[in-house]
Amino acid sequence: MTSTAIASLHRGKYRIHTVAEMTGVPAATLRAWERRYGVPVPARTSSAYRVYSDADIALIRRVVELCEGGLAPSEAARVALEEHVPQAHTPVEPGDPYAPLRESILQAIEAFDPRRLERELDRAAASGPPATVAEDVLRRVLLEVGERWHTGRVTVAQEHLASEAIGTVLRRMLTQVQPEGDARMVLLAGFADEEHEFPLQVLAVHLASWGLRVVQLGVRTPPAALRQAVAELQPALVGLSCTIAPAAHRARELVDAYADAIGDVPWIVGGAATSTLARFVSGRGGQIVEDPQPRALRSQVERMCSRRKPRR
Amino acid sequence: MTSTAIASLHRGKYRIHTVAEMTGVPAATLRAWERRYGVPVPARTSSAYRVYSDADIALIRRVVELCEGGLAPSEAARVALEEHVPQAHTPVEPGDPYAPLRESILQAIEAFDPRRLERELDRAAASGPPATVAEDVLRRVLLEVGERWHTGRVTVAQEHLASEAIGTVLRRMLTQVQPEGDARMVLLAGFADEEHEFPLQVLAVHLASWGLRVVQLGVRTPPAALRQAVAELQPALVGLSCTIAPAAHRARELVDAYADAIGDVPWIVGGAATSTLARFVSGRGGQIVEDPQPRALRSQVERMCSRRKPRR
DNA sequence: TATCATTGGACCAACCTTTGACAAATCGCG
DNA sequence: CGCGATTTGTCAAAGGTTGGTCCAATGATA
Repeated sequence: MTSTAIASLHRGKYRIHTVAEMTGVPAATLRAWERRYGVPVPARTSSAYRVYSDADIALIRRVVELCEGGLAPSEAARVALEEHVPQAHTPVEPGDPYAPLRESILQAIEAFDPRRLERELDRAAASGPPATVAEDVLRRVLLEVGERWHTGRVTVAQEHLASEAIGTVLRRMLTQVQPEGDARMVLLAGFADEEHEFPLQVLAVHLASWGLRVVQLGVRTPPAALRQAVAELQPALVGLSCTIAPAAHRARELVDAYADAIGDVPWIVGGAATSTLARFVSGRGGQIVEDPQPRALRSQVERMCSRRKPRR
Repeated sequence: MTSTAIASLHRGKYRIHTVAEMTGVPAATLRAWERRYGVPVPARTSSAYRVYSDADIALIRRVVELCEGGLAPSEAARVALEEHVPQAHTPVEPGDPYAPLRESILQAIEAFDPRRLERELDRAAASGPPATVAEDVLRRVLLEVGERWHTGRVTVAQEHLASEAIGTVLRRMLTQVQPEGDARMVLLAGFADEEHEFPLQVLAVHLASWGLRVVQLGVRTPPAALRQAVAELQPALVGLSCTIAPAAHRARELVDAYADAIGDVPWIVGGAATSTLARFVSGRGGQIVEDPQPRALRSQVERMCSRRKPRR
């Protein structure tokens, strides 16, 4: 009657028996739905009484409707949740807006919950500019996973799971920011002994978001392969990544080989092992990228790219 | 009136009894049709309940219609399948509709043209059902690239380029076909020494397109990690891939370790090295998947998934 | 005090699963 | 026409899953 219409105008606060009456769903069933499917999860008073809002009631009504449409209660709950939840979430305080996002991703990893992990990663990917997300969320999550792995808090299985999921998201993000048309091209490759693909992928997202067309050769690219790629593609820049430092003599050898392969295209080297390589790299005209600050890196890259024109 | 509007809003997820009511076909008959003609093959929940989609129901209705038109059920099923499946049907010859697609991808690789390669791969990804594309285009392109690499016709650089691009497309396709809801789960992992990720990815697309939720642990998953993952996730099936055959004693060791890790969950092993492993695998209750015919594989997988309860 | 809430577990009917079987209907063919 | 062979709808048994409901002990509200 009219009382319900009026009640729906203000923010409703109904107790369970009232809700049962309004929706036709017995109170015991409401509790069971909450326990089993989380639909809905009403607020509580200080003494733990349930307090249903109008949104909660709408959700219940939707579930009832779906059930009448032939869905099993569990499915109906899932569908109704999916319909109602995707309301925009609030971006938070200025300090570190991505901290909660990282935290929930890490929680999903520790809980070994692939479904939740993918959901959180999707949420993260849509939560800001791809380069920022790659840098401030994914990269830092990966660092944290690495640390926790060292201390035994994260297992090999969890690390594999996280790697697969984050690798997929990173690749998707790269294709999303990859510029159209004939942008300047940057060629990315991992050192010959390199196993870690993530530094390369994160770098790729940055470069692409700065308007460079990224061509990935991936990890373990030998110098000869890089030489051919440089010759064929005439990139404006070459990016190398080296995470595990080779022994000194091998390092010099490798850097020389890569420098020869690259010729006179500007090149940068990043990754954890750069300090070992620094001398050799700058000796051959390469630039070390140690600063993980994207801003500094960007101007550096801009300068380098415009220094030379790809001929032909 | 609202009920039809609702039904068209969500993608239907009906249990068998509801479907029987909606179509007038008894549940037992629906199961028989599925068993005998594969029409339809609904998705499954993690507890192996059938979950029919609206498309499934349309298929059933079509079969009923044809039966009423005088066709024998087996014939009706065949016709209805043919009508429904190849929706974006290419009017091409029976031979190999994907040959030109493969050819243009291979040309892009040989021309070392990343842009064109990505364009061709996008075109391929949209040219048919993901599982078919993964199988008949991407897998075969990768095989061909491997062969051409052996004969020197494709260089390491080209191979790297192709791997990166195809890997990205495969991952994207997987996320596109990954089922929602609580489907039965399959855990995929590469052998400890495994380097090749593509067999796993192609298998993943197949399994996902059959309604299984794929969780990728990726290549080089050690037995201990797999053990933890199995314990945590309780998958309905575990898939392993081994492309490079280890030495016999190591092979036996490895297979034993994996079998122990998997426990009593059904498991399959695929990849080029299966012949070496076959004895050990079947000795430990695993199944070898040698036949790259997805049809045979599918029924095999279906049987294995439902053979044992996913409990504890 | 009488009424309503809370939790967690437990119950049980209804539903689902597979396997195997079986009889009626239909078909091919001598 | 009649006789095997195949097709096809239906069912039963044995066992797992789902989901509405109830209970007991306890606390809050009026």
